[in-house]
Formats: sequence, structure tokens, C-alpha cells
Amino acid sequence: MARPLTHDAALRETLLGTATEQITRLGHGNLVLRDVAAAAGTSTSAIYALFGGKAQLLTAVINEAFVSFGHSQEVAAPEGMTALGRAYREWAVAHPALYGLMFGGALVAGINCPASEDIAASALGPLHATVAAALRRSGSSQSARLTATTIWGQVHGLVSLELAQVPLPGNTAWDEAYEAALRSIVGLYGER
Amino acid sequence: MARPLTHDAALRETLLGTATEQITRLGHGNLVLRDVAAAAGTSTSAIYALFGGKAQLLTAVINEAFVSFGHSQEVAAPEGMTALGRAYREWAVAHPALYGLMFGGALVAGINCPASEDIAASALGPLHATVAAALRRSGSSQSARLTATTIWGQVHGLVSLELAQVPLPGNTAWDEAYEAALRSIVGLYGER
DNA sequence: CACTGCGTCATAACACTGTTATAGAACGAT
DNA sequence: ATCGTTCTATAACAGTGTTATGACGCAGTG
Repeated sequence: MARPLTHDAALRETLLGTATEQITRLGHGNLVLRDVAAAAGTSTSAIYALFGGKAQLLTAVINEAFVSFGHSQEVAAPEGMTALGRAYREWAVAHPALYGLMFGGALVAGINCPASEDIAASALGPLHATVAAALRRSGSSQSARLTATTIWGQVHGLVSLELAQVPLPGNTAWDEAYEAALRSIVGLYGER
Repeated sequence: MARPLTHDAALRETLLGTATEQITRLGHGNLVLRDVAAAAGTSTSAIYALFGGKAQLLTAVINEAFVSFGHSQEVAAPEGMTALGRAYREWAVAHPALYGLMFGGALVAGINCPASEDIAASALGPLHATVAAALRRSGSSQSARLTATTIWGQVHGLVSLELAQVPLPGNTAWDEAYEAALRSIVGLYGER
């Protein structure tokens, strides 16, 4: 009835991939729709047809990133809290631009591209489960939600400062600061 | 010898003020040089003559913000670590867009607008001094630099997540999470 | 096989913004 | 008063997200 459809699900995947690749390479402040489309062998029309615009494309990229991040957390969870913390930092350092988008919120980009709430929440599931188990084991009566949020804040804060390349006083390395914080956390809430 | 100079230090102050105001009102992703100049009753040429461009204007705004932030820290320092932590959050919540610029680093904006290192470092002076004093009092042998960085990471992390409007699980409020973390910090490293 | 119609997409046009180039404005010197 | 120098507002330019447009490709029909 009409010319064959090329703006299909496969192209959508390709665009997601090239967008992620360009964000990773250039930083999320330098994503250009024309370049994404050209790299995918199509035109910007495809982005508007398949996503709706730049904000929705970014949202899709962020959601995909949350899935990848959540997977790395799930893999590390059985090895305990320290492993969970290390995996957190490793993922963030490996994907700094994505990490900034994921947790920077509306504050980071001028555009509004919020992640799907349940996808974001499930990525932090392993941390919540590990904290709840540790508290249960140690017979603590602390709120697991509150404790997990505190730990998350600690980990996220150090990772954010490291990614922002905030200069550390003296000749301290981020490695060292991070490991010290992890030891403190585990000391407080118990390792497996 | 030539027409009178209007791109002077006074206009520079005015531009700094209007830029800060617009960033606070609209978020730093929506700062438009034409609007800043118009609000200051001049043209964009003034920004290029007095600052050099958008990046340098932002750097100047950030440096000024660090001074304001550092002042609020100095005021709170004599009241101890808990007060320091509360002041930290209060300043950030009162100036969310500025806070994001200050500690978001190159990750936040596509443009490169790093704060002056000594200004940024001196804003964190009160925290380092307070931590060093607390460790001395308790006879601890921990590194003050490392401990202060850990605390900074904890505080910065929670504030960042709150500003990014990350949804908290359950009906937990950020107030509650923040106070719990402060109690934990003070319990570990001692209050005045 | 030619033609028409409809859905689809690449291209061009538009609006906005940072930056640079240009032409006019304001003053002192002659 | 005119000129030359210095400074500034305005206009031109380049890049980017978004929307409008016109060309294109296949199905059905005569």
C-alpha cells in the first residue's frame, strides 16, 4: 500500500546503540541528532518517528543503562556488600557519561529525560536486599530502607566526586578513599 | 581620546548577578547570553569583553557561589560537625542549580567551566578543620584527609540524590535519611 | 502496462543560541 | 568643525533541535 517501512524496531535498536556510543565517546552534552542519524545510516526523521525527540531518545538510553547497571549489581550481590560496592564504582567508572545521566536527574541536562521509575528502582534491588539480609543477620532493628539509602548516598557521593574529577587533597587516590569508606560501611553493618 | 567606557567593573558585577539569578530561576541548562545581557541593559558584546564567553561567565558564577557556600560553612563550623552537615544541605537546597554546577564538574555541562581550585578547596576548609580536631580529640590515628573525604562523599551523595529528585523507597523523607546519616557520622568520629 | 492513491521518508526550511564580524557612535585633538 | 581613535550595539554566521514539504515506492485498478 505504500513504500516499505524502514523506521522499524531494528532501526530503533541501531539508533539506541549509536546514541549510547556517541554519548560514551563525546559526553552527553555533545550528543547531536544529525550525527546519530548519520551514523545509523538514516535521517533525523527516524528519531522523531521512533522516539519522539531528543529527550525521549535520552530516556531510552538511560533506561537501557539502568538495566546494564542493575545486571552488574545482580552479578555481584551474592559475593556480599563489599563486592556490591566495588561493582557499583566499576560500572560508573566504565560508563561515566551514562552514570551522570542516570543519577544526575533533571539537574544535569537542560532537557527533561527521567528514567522509568521501576527500572531505576529495580537496579538498586540487590543493594536493598543485601542490606536487609545483613541487618537481619546481625539482629539489628534499624530500618533497612534508611540504612540502604545511607549506604547508597555514601557510595554515590564518592563516585560522583571521582567522576567529576574533583581534586582530592594531598596525594590521596580515589581508590584509597573508596576502599576506606567501604570498610567503614561493612564494619558498621556487617559482612556476609 | 575615545567614547566613554561602559563595559566596566560595575557592569561586570551586574552581569554576574543577572546570570546567577537566571541560573537560579531557570536552571543552568537554560542560560541564554542574550537574555542575560538584556536583563543587564547591555548587549552580548559586554559578556565577551568582560568574561570571554559563556564558559568563563559560568566559571565566574561558580567561583562566586563557592565563596557564598564557604562562608555558610565557616559560620556553622564553631557549632560542630552536625551543624556543618546541616548547613551543607541547607545551602545546597537553597541553591540547587549552583550546587550542581559547583560539584557536577565537566560532567554536568557540555561546556568546560572549572572552578578555581583554591577557592573550591577553601570552601571545604571548615570541614577538614573540624574533622581534624575531632580526630585529635578522640586520639584517633586515622588520616584526617581520608576521613574528611569520606564524610564529604556521604553528605554530597545524599544531597545530590535529593536534588536530582531521585525517588526514595517507601515513604522515607530526605530529611529523615539525612539526619540518620549525620547521626551515624557523628557517632563514628565524635561530636565537639 | 500506465495510472492513481496512499503511506513513508529524506531533504529543506525554521527558530534559537553562542560566537564573530561590521558599521556606527562618542569623545579628544587639531 | 573635522578627523582619528576607541568602544559598543547590531547584524551576520555556524551549529542544532524541530517541523514542514515534496519526492518516492508499492498496491490496486482499468
